[in-house]
Amino acid sequence: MIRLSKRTDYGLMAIRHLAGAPVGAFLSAREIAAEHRIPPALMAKLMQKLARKGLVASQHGTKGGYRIARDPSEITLWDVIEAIEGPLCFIECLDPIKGNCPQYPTCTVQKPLSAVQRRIAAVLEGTTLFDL
Amino acid sequence: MIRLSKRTDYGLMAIRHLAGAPVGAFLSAREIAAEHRIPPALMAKLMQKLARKGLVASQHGTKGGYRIARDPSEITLWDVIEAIEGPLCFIECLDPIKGNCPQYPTCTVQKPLSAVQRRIAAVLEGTTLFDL
DNA sequence: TAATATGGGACCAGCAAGGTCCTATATGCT
DNA sequence: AGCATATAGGACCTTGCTGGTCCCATATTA
Repeated sequence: MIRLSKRTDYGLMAIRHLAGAPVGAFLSAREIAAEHRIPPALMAKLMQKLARKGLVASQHGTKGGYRIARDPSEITLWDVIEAIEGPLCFIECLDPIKGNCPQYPTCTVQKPLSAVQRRIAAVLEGTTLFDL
Repeated sequence: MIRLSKRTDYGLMAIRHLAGAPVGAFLSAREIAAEHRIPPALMAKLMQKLARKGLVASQHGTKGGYRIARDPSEITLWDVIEAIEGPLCFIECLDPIKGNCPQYPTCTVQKPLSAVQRRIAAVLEGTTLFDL
């Protein structure tokens, strides 16, 4: 299925929320979750993923939370997807992790589909948080 | 996850195989499956879906099977995906079947993402079997 | 030192994807 | 007529991922 996971959807809402917050201010995962009716525990997990990829900066302790780490025009849709869902592989053949697909010797669609994948990736990389 | 299902992948191999077969000839699902090392029972199911959408024509009985129903340049990647996976919805919000998402009132990403969906759909509709 | 924040692992239920099996029906061949 | 072989289609099973929760460690502030 070609669909963004709910996790990614939530992540986009959150990071977009941070993009609209006062500069420098930290917002807690709980606050963001409440604002968008997202399960708080899940939101916390997603923020961690975004933080690990350097899309948002985090701060421990009371008054802590998250704030955006780059300019919204420097964060692409692709960045968020990759941070939450991992690298995109349009077909399993192109997945470097799980290799050896049984159809490989006679696979006639692999190469053209990888071209399609590049075109879709270009769309996602061309869409920044600013565009939302 | 943004990935074509294996079913769709198989379907593409099959219909591309039919596109290269002698005009008018029927190939059985079992033949196609053997050629590409695809489970025969599964291949049969996928061919049924392609047939129901009118992408391939079917013939019962001995010497029966499937053949392509249109010119390869008239069959898009999108056609095959839709035939096998059903209509594409980039995010759940845009799915007409399962409506009422709890984030709806405060959802800030729905509209821009539907634009992204359109752009991706355009890529898939712009890629025909001929291009493979 | 209590309260509150993130970091991160373990865990769970539900569902869809991948795949099999069985039966009914249509067609060609002997 | 009757058998072999093809599609049509429903029921079913298993496995892995998705969405989501819980718990504990660590960091920071009041």
